[in-house]
Amino acid sequence: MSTTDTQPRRSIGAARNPDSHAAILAAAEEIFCESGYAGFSIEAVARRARAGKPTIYRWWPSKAHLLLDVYTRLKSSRMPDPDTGTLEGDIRSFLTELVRFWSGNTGGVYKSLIAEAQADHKAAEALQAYSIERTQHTAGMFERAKARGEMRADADSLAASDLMSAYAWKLLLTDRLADQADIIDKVTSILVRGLVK
Amino acid sequence: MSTTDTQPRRSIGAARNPDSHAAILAAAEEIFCESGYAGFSIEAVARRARAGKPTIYRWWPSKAHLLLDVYTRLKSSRMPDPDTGTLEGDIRSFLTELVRFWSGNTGGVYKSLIAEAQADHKAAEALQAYSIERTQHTAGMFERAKARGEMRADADSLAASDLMSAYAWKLLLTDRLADQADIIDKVTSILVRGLVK
Amino acid sequence: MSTTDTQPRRSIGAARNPDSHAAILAAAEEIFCESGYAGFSIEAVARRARAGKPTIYRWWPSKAHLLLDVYTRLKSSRMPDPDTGTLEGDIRSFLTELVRFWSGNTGGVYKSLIAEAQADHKAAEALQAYSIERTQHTAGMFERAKARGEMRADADSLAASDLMSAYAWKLLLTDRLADQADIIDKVTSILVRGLVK
Amino acid sequence: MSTTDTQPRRSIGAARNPDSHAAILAAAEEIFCESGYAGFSIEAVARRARAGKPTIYRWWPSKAHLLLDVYTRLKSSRMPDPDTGTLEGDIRSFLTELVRFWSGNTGGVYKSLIAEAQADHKAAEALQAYSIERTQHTAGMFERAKARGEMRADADSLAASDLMSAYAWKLLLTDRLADQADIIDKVTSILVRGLVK
DNA sequence: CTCTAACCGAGACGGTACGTCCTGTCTTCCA
DNA sequence: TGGAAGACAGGACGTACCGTCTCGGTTAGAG
Repeated sequence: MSTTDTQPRRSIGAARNPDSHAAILAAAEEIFCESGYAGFSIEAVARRARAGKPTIYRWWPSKAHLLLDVYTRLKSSRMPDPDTGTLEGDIRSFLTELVRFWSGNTGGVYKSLIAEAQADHKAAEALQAYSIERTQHTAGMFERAKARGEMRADADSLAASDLMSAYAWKLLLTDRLADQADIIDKVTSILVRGLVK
Repeated sequence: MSTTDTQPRRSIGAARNPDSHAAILAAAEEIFCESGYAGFSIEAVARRARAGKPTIYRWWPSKAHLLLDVYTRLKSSRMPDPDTGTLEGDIRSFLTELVRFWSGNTGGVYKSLIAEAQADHKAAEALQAYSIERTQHTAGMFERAKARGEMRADADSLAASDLMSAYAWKLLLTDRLADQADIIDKVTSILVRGLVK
Repeated sequence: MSTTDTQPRRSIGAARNPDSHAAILAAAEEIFCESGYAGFSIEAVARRARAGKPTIYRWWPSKAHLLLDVYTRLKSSRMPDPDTGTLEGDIRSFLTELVRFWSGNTGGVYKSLIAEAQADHKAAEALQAYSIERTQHTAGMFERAKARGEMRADADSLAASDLMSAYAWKLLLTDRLADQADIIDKVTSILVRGLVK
Repeated sequence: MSTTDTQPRRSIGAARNPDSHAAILAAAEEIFCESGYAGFSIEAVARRARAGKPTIYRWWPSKAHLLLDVYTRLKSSRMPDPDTGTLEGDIRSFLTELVRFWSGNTGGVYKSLIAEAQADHKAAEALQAYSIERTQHTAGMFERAKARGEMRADADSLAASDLMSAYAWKLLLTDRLADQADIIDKVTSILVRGLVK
């Protein structure tokens, strides 16, 4: 469903209309890319998507849920999950790719999600659940390093994953995603030395 | 100036009224403690402080600036700046104290500041300036370790400071400030090993 | 069909389901008695009657038609049509009984019908048709008085009927149905003197 | 302040802006004349008047109050208050003039007011107060007839005024304002005979 | 005895309007 | 001139209904 379509969609009956669902997500993404978080309102999304506000509220209980959906939709270009064979390569690759991944609109959406979570309790829960899932997944990178015998067995993979992503968060939240090759190197160096045998 | 005062303050003439300034900050802090970021609006602060909205806008160009003022005001209980004599002690102490420092309302204010910065460009600048200043200050902790010969000379103090505080930010932003002694230990361990000779 | 029934009614095939019809009218009446015109919506009636909205729209093209049905249903306790033998007795009896008849929920329904007719053209037609029929019927009261030789032959029965019921309408629409015995006497007196030989 | 002005009005400070007040009333009247009660929403008035909704709600607590203001504003062409020297002339003139007065948009506004009063309690109070005041004022017409010795002393002036205006209400509410000269004559005749000595 | 047409409940849909809250600007009046 | 006060245009919020539509299922009656 193109958002440039000026003909209103009709209901398809008592079942959820996938066209509406798609149009709303597309409109949300477009508005975000054009106007950022400041211009991102349910009202504006509804207008752009030619959808009724209640239709949005029916399926996304809060702005944060809609943002989260937009974010996961943007992840079609996959999240970094490197496996270079060395811990140092994995960490550097993870940070570099995540920074690149966030450098487009994706980062803005994620930032807004974090911001939204500070005001809205529901958003906080959704973000926390997502964040935990990601941290656990990324911990696999460190588990592989342990299996290779490269990483200390007594170093906590979850803590390492958490720490590494924390640094990415801070770069994102303080608008320092651009030109960070050198500082990523330095942080990678600290992390690697902190984790290897 | 008590906020329970029912007599309106009058202008004291062609000079800034320090009573108004204090009343506004006090009201802002109170509202934040009672209702959090969600209830924190210029309107509400003005109402509580018995001040006119233009008076607030005159002295604080944005909500973020007011938040920042509230935050620095809360820092009368000083920020952590440990000097235990060992790198491990310093790092553990820094994280522990920062977590404790943020556990009250202070953390909420700082979170909101970070959130606000994602939507408001002015807030972003203010936060970034503050954050850089803090990171540089905390880097001194690592410089002392280098001076003691405990830390590698080729490890970047700013990067270390940035990484450490990034972890604290993430704990704050994902509501995990409570009961983090064990995970702080694990992260401290990684950092220390990553930095020592 | 009780509205407390928790089992949904199914279609009975290619014919109108009288159970649904009855349930909708019952629900409409209940809602009106409980919440008045303000709470009276097609949505609410459908919910209460466990009916689909299209079922209601199929049989009652507008809210006014439903209201009119509810009203005529409430008229099982018959409308006043006195025949006391004297014009004065008839008029006083008509007004008194109509006021009493309207004093329950019936009056509220009729008021709402009049109100609805001001916004909705279809409602206006339905009300006008009903009103004309009633006025003509009541005119019979005056025709009987003429036949008795009590009323002037040149006084218009329809006009008299219209004027008398107009007064009842105004009492209804200005919430003055209660305790109107004295003012009804005064009006009756004017009307009688205006009509007798 | 012309409503065709496309430049937004600015606030004139801490005092009520008479331009806004006038623009809102003008817009309300225009919308009513164009679209009738059905299209008359606070939203539409605000849009047309280039006013914020809160500005309207600040000064008119309900739609009915706004309607009442529009109505009284339309009364610049004065309400009928005949003094022809005879009771019959006064009554006929009152009804005829009121019907003519209501034949434009004014009648529509008053109808809507009556309708609104059936749903909204506040509207009901406002209408009742207005209606009582009008009835009392019109009763003066009958008092003059009594003073002339034309009308029975024991006929109640208020009841007469109430009855007469009730008939006008019914004509209004049943859309029978046009071409009512003959029926007005008949009703006038009944009323006159009912009131004279 | 099958097929079809109309009915039923349910509920999603695009919309409109509601009444409230807040934003940032502006003006008036007081000290 | 600074400050309290508060009106202003504007816009987003989340909710309630509107009237329309489709769905899946049911049954009566037409062929």
